[in-house]
Amino acid sequence: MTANSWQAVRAEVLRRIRAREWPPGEPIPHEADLALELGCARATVNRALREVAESGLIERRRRAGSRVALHPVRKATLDIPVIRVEIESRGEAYDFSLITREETTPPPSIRARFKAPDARLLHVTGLHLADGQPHALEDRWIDAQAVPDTLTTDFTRISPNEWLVLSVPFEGGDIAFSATTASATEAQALTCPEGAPLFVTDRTTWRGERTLTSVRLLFAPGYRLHTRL
Amino acid sequence: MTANSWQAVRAEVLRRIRAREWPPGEPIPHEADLALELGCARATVNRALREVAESGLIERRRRAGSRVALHPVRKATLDIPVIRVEIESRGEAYDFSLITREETTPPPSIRARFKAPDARLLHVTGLHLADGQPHALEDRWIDAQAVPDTLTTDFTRISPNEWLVLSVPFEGGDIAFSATTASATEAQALTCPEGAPLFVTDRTTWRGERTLTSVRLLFAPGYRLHTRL
DNA sequence: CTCCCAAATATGTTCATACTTATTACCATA
DNA sequence: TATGGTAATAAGTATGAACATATTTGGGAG
Repeated sequence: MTANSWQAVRAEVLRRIRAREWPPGEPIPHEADLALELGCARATVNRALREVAESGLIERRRRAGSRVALHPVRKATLDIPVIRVEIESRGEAYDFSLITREETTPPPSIRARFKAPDARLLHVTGLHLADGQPHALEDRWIDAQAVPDTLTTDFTRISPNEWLVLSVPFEGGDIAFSATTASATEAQALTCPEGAPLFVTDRTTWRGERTLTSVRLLFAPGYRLHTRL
Repeated sequence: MTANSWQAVRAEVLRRIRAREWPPGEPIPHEADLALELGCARATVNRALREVAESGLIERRRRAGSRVALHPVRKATLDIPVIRVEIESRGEAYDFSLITREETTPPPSIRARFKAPDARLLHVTGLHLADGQPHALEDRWIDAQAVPDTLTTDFTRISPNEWLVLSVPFEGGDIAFSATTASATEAQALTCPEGAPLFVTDRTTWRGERTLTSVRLLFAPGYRLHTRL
């Protein structure tokens, strides 16, 4: 970060944007000009501007040049760790308790997430505990044909959450966050009042054309997902 | 993306990780060796590995080399647009309705977020509408000393959300997502039943040592925050 | 045997240069 | 006046070489 590091260039660019020396919507100087002005190589300016663009503050297009974003869409990065790691990193004891495990016909809403109509689905539910307290209720469906060893794995020893992350390479996924209220059975599992507000994450991961697994996590009341920008 | 682009190198690295040619926890070849093997410059390998590391799949340390992450902490990127833009990009008509606006003494929980004890805080609440339907209830506090023109801006013409993004440069912020249930007044504003589950985002943004604004957004039932990984 | 310092080393960064590619602007043609 | 092709341009990428920096390793001093 001494004189002409890319971080220094980025800092200077951010300063000019914040100071309105480069107002929103206006084009900024070309990479080559900036390199000349700041006394560094164009590659260094490129690296810096690329980072700024990734944060959403400037927009870049070939030939057209770079301009300060008019409506900056801020990008926040969420860390999505394995639940056991998340709990243990807070210094709490982790435990998992399997509730149900059955190979069964899924409701249409679940079925729709698995494009393969022949998929044999395993349904697993369980509770993640932190220091003995309920932390999250996991409700998961796994495509047993797409995921080897699904039917022979003992989920009382390892949570499906962790087992899948360790043993099944995936290519991508969708995540959605929402809110719901605890049903009677959910309230009992999470030891909270019926109707309590619960934070929900729904995640579906796939490899190639095949959906591997789809999971709903209900977090105990008070859970907050936190990040910075 | 032809032969030896950094994207091609990244694809090959991802393939080897997924195929378990490079198992979790194991070190991977050095940049120089990979460059030689794949027939490209070390800088190209560096670029590719840096991207893979940013996604959380490998861990890199100087002198120690790179290794496949044992517990990959997946990184998901959230887009946080101005609410008006979010709604209009879905093709819906946006409107904002100011509910209250007063300079008043904040409760201690809010006060704690503004480090400056002398801060004069403006409290603004309003409703964001999509196609006439309630979308989100905004409850915001603004430090009038840190943010110029706070007291003279007409928030019936522009929402504080958008005004702040456009006119106040900030350096960073905290965001937390959680769930709550609608109180009586919240239910009335959002035209939903009392006790309905609401998705909440709490955001505090700052510049230097000064907290600029702190906002709580209550989204109408059914709202989902969506991303991919 | 333990502790600390120095050498070795892998990643991190900068640079000049050259080439690639998307996009715009301009001009000629219909 | 439209339209389509083409040249100009700015970002994107690749490369080899050099230097910077964080860690580890190993050896020497105590």
